[in-house]
Amino acid sequence: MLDADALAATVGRLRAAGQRVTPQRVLILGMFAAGEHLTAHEVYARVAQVSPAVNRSTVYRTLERLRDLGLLSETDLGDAERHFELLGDDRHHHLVCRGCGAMLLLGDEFVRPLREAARARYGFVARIDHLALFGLCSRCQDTMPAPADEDDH
Amino acid sequence: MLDADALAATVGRLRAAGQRVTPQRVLILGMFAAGEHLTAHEVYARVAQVSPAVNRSTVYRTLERLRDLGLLSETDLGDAERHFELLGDDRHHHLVCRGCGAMLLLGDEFVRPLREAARARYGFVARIDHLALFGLCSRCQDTMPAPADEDDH
DNA sequence: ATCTCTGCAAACCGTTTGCAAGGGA
DNA sequence: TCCCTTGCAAACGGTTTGCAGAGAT
Repeated sequence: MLDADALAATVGRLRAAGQRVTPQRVLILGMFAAGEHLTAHEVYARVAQVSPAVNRSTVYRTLERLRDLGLLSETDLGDAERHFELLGDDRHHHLVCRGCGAMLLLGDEFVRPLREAARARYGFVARIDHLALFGLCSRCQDTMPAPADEDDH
Repeated sequence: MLDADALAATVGRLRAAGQRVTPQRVLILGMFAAGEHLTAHEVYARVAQVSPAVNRSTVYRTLERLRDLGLLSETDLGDAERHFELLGDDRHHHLVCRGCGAMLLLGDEFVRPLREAARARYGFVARIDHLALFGLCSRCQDTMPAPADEDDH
């Protein structure tokens, strides 16, 4: 769970954006501990434990809204679900192994040039908040012959 | 449609990878014109026009297989569908505007350092074949000043 | 008082599954 | 012959929809 100070700050950002501060929204934001990814499904499940009256649609709609406002990041991790994370000042990204599912960390310093290129070239403001890049980790390159072998020839 | 030579070459890569060359697979590959994105749904629809007997599952299974073999790229373009594209030697990527849906082109030279960092740091072989980065194009930045705006959509 | 936000419940729809028959190599 | 691939058809499951009423400001 998000601690009280961090929650208050985030709620402040909500209000500052001209959004209504409803109990549902505060509850949903409160589910996020810093650095933890949650799927929409997981958020709904956790919220339901505390307050069963909160509806599924509200959770989905709120997550999307919070993402658009820049309070959450949304990431496609390769499964069919939507992953959300609290968006602080520390950006990080992931390398996702298609062989074993392992997730490795990739610092934002590698991604920053991309953001800058997009802006320089097109004036495009890229929201690269939490990138997921797919491939094969060092261990699975040996285990899974097909793709790697072809590329090496 | 893919021209005959390009199709033959791609089929050759299929065979070289030790995969069976079935009429369905050739048909599916043939649907891709160079540089064109197709969703799984679209591929199925086009295949069905030519050969209605080909099953939906076959299309989905084949696309996934071709992707794993490195013949196709798969990209999440922000809608809930899977987008595929023929994978030649020319890698390119996209900036997708969340405001108007515009897609801008981003050359692979900006992405290459990422691939190299992943390999150097973790020995991870990143398959960054066709990246989609989200954000706001120059025009939409004015139309919707992101975190301060209180509209809906 | 205004107008956003929420609850409701069914529907959506792209995708996946298990298994037996088919057919490349 | 071997066993990889396909067809079949139902089901899956995360997400979305439209609308009326509740509630934040």
